[in-house]
Amino acid sequence: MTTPAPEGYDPHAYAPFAVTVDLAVFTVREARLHVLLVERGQEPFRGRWALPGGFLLPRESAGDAARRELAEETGLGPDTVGALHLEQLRTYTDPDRDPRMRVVSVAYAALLPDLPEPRGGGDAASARWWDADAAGPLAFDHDTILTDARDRIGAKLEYSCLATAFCPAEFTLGELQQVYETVWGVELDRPNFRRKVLSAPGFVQPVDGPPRRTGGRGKPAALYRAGDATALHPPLLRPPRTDASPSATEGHDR
Amino acid sequence: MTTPAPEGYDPHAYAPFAVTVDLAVFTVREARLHVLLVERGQEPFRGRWALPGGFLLPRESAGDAARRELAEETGLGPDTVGALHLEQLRTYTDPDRDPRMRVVSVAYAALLPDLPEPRGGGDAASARWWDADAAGPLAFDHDTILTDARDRIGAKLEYSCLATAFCPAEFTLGELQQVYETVWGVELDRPNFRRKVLSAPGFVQPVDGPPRRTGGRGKPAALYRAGDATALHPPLLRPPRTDASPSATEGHDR
DNA sequence: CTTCTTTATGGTCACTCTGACTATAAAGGC
DNA sequence: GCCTTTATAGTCAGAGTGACCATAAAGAAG
Repeated sequence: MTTPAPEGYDPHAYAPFAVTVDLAVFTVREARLHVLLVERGQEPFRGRWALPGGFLLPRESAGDAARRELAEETGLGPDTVGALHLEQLRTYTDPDRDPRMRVVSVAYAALLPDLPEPRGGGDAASARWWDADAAGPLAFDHDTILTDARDRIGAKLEYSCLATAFCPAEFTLGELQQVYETVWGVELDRPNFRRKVLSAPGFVQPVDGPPRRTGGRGKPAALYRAGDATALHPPLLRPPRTDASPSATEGHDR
Repeated sequence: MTTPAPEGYDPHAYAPFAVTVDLAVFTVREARLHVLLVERGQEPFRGRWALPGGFLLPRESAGDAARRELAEETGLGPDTVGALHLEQLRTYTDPDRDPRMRVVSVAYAALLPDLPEPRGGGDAASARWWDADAAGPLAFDHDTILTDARDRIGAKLEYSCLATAFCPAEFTLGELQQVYETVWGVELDRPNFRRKVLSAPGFVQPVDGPPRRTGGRGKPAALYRAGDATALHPPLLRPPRTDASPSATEGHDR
């Protein structure tokens, strides 16, 4: 803002940048973290998989662009997309990250419950859920973005109520625990997890009515829905690494 | 990345964006949080104060641009600027945030020890430290950026070793505590603070040699320097709000 | 129908961490 | 010398946590 722009502020003089959004859309399916990817139909990286995303429209904020792209890729209605949690991760600005031209990309993360296969119109023709561990190598610097997104999501589960975004409207504590175990890649003690979740004010609220059977086996579990809290007090801390546990990367980023 | 760009990838067709960096540079001076601001010498917002920043050069990453601008505004040497911690906050993309043209801005936060008044060359002619509570209203959306930056810094002090970035190379635990108290706007119990800092591995390491007097009064304090850890285990949690405590805004953002 | 397995739920107990507090040491001001 | 100020050491009760054990309620197997 300090560098003087030229008289008349010709955008083309100081604006040789394209701006895109890239989306890391996650879900938990069959106890595995999955991410939504699209297959590129053109160069560069033709045939490689990439995070969904696209260019900002001239009078559109990055958040709006992210919601628009998400609706296009998933086929979800505007109401659904408008309500869900979109988190801006960070912005990637390496001059060589796109071989065509100078592109800076604002990355977002989104969390969805397990949905049927995405079959929206438009760009979503080649969209697919991938096991997050089996994804890659991706186009552009999307491997980096994906790793950063996983780190951030894992960290956010500790001190926010974000985990419920992976669950349907009504869920059992077992399903919620599965989210934590899948994202963190650890096993948690069930009674302790239960105690902490129920003692955190506003995290979940019980649903009255008869319990539901999850898969048929075992005692039916009580149903809960997401509470109105957004932060988690006290936080649900990840167990410290035991060295031999599998993980994507190191590095705290909350 | 999905939206097809036109043949030849003409940047001017899909790239009507200017990209800037804005810096929230903080220091703790006389028990108050201070932020580095520059006075605008031209429209829009002529005469208003703003966060330092500027346009990205054609082959420059946002991080490099932030370091370049920081060096220009503070007059610090490239070695100093290259070593210090620059944290990307988030990117601001509201279409109307700059009345001249479409500008997206990548915001960074930087933490400095208390330095003499900035008197660098170039743009820094009008740079000044401001009490962060007394700053504003600022140009553009910089009030928002400043608030977001303060929130993020406050949150990061909890689980990272970032606080030492506010201190000179050698510091006393009292000075470190002052950083926490100033950023959080609370008073902390001295023995408890001491116990936690010393029990966190790698946070600080003692300096051998004679103790230093801080201001002359009281018993001389032992000197420490920053340890090699980057994350703080266990975290140093902020005391819960007592309602009547002063604060900029709500909202967790770690 | 009985038994086994599976999942949900309730509870105990020792250990750690925390906040609040008291006490002592070492400097300067008067 | 005495007071004030700051640093440092230690105590103690309560909260939170991890590692358990126990019981309830379902389906599966015999």
